[in-house]
Amino acid sequence: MPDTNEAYLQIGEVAERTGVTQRTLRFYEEKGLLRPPERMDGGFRLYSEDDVRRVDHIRRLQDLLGITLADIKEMVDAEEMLLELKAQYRPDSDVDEKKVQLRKAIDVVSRQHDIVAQKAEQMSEMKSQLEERLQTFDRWMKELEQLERKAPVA
Amino acid sequence: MPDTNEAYLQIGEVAERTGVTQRTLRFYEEKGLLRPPERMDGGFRLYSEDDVRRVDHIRRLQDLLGITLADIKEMVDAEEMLLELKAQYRPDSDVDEKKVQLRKAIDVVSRQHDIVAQKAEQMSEMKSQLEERLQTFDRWMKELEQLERKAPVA
DNA sequence: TATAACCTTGACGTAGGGGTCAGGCGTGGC
DNA sequence: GCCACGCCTGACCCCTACGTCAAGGTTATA
Repeated sequence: MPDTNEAYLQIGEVAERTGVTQRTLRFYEEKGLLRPPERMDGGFRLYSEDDVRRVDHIRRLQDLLGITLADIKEMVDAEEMLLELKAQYRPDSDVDEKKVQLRKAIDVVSRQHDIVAQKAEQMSEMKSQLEERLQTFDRWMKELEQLERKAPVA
Repeated sequence: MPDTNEAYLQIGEVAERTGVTQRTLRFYEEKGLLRPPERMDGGFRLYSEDDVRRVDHIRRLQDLLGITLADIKEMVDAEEMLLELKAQYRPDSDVDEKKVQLRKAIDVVSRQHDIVAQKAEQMSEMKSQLEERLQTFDRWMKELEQLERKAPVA
């Protein structure tokens, strides 16, 4: 059993809180999207609050970007790397090594940013188009109502 | 053979221009996303420029919104309806009927708009987060370079 | 200590979105 | 009229992202 006082969660609770099924949680683990959680002596999985956040994050990416889990894995892996980097940041040995890692991190996040930026732009473009269209419809509707007032139903 | 002088395209050309495979074009037709095109006497499909635009549109929706083809079908069907409405607009018979259709169209487009607007917002939020992160990295990188200047490599 | 509620792995099933033949016609240039 | 090339349908295959049992072990409560 983990020694911490942090509240550990069983798979059912995580499923409920994140809105995914237990199957999905095991599936994400299998695919490497979630690091294998601690286990109780009997083998039950024990998740942390971090894991919950992670699942939420994965779902948001899936929903928003509509990309594959493989791509999402790349992203979350990169973010994992960043956390490690951050953790090792103070003991300032091996500056060159850290620069290399930081470069990698910047590259990854830059790519993410570009993808998101591009989609965001296209998305607002589409939004504008839809708004224009709605205005057109409103105009039409008003015209139809004018017509009706001038020539009421027989 | 269609009587028009509009340039008709065979499936291979459409595939090339839209960047999808012939199989995909037939698949979209099968699923009702593309109305069945004209045929030559021998059975070859003849697409119009409109069809090309339609395919591009479908792809954009797929890419951007990450929704199913069934959902996309709803959207493009709605848009088709609008075009018809537009075409019949002048011969102003049956105003009530048209109002009903227009209402439906407005509903559909409103829903589309809401979805897109929500995603657009979440997307720019994510974009900002990534930009913040990149700035943090830049700061870190600069700090590392400072460190190096103060204590050059042994 | 028994029982309900929860969890385990394993295996098979499925919907969506196509890819990839195979076997057979259509079409256009010489 | 022949040849190369393009297109036709049908059938089966594949990957992704899970869903759905089945058979059995674990945990908490009475």
